[in-house]
Amino acid sequence: MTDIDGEAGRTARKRGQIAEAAMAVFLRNGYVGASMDEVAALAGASKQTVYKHFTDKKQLFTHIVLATTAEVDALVKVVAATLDEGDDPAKDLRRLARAFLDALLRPEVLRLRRLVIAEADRFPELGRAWYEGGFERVLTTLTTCFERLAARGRLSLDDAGLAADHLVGLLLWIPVNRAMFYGSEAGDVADAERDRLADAAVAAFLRAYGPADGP
Amino acid sequence: MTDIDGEAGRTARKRGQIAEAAMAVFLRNGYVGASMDEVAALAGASKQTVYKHFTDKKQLFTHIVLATTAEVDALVKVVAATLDEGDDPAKDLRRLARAFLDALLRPEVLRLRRLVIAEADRFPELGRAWYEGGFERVLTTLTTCFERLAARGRLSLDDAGLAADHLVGLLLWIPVNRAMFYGSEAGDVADAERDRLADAAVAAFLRAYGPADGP
DNA sequence: CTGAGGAACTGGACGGTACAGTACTGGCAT
DNA sequence: ATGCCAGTACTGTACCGTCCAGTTCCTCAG
Repeated sequence: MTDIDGEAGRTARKRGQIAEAAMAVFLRNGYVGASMDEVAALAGASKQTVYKHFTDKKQLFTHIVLATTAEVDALVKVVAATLDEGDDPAKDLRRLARAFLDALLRPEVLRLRRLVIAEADRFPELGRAWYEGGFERVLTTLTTCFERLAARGRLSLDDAGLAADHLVGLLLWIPVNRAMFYGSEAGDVADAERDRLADAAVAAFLRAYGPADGP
Repeated sequence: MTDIDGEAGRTARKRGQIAEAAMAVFLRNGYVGASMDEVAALAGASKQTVYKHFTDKKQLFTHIVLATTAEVDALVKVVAATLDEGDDPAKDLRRLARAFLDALLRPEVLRLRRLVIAEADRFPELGRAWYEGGFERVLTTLTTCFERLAARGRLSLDDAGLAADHLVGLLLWIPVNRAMFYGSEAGDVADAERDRLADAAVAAFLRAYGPADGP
């Protein structure tokens, strides 16, 4: 999961090591199952230092999770770049769908997702922040892209937001749910299977929202 | 929810009380957060009796969860009854979609779902069993119904299983995810909103898989 | 370049709490 | 009397958060 904070002086480096270790421990054991001793040990730090940087176990946890929402920016950019440039919506959508699948089925993303869902009652504001900072951000980007495509006559729709919801629903419901309920290793869907899922979802989407061939 | 085991003699009744109490406690606090003392207290039983009926905390948990898969039979029957009788697929599908939403957005179903997802790493076989005993059972029923509808010319599709996946994806991805990430009270979607979601999903589905108006 | 001053860090121990699972005692019904 | 069960005390373990004594690393004047 790369480094969570930037590179800097000693204290910032330690802080980053602690955050990285905490991410690993939380992902592996869940919030309650994670022990601060283990975090400290994995970070190569002492508990004193851990508690100097993060006041609480709760505060450490929320910091870890919220830091990851920055990563969705990459996905947002992929969406915009893929759909605004190309001239063949079917092909572009297939590429986009494949990118979505690859992004969401990464094992650490799945584990993080499971973690946030599991603690949605203990940390309600955290679940909300993750949903809005990740999920909805991608959806609104997709929505504005669809509006532009509709204006160019490449799609026929009244409600671009609804169409965006439907595309991701067609694409992700099955594989993401399988991955949620099966163990964390269930994300390793074969490459060909991902292509099949992406193509099928886009085909159905285009039948529902493709350009009107009119009467 | 209701009672988890059948009615029977005193020992079986106690067993049922313990199971019911355990369900409540696990749903409220999660697996690790649930304490056997609390289960015993809520069941009006002593820990001795609890451990007489269920060897372990783990064993109690898996028993609780697996007992709920029986409930999906009701939903399966609704699917078959709704789709096989009616003569107006659009109307039937809307009713079916609405029934799906109502079933899956019940707060206790959402909590159970969150619980199983959270513990999918600790209890891999449990997640698999729940997915196959609930999720896939409904999907296969829907698939055979779609095959019959296609044979009668009411739908046009090559792959009924794919169409079933797509219908539930269109319908459930957004509301279920919202409910997963927001607190447990997020299931209370307004009635009108549920109708809107159901109608929109069915409309899109029928554009993708409706009877061919063909040449 | 050098070396002192000070901030940050380590390692381990500790109090307090919570909980799984066991054992024991007394009561209630048959 | 006999068998089942409530109530409760107990054991052993795990862990959060704090504290202290000693060490390492960075900084900056000389």
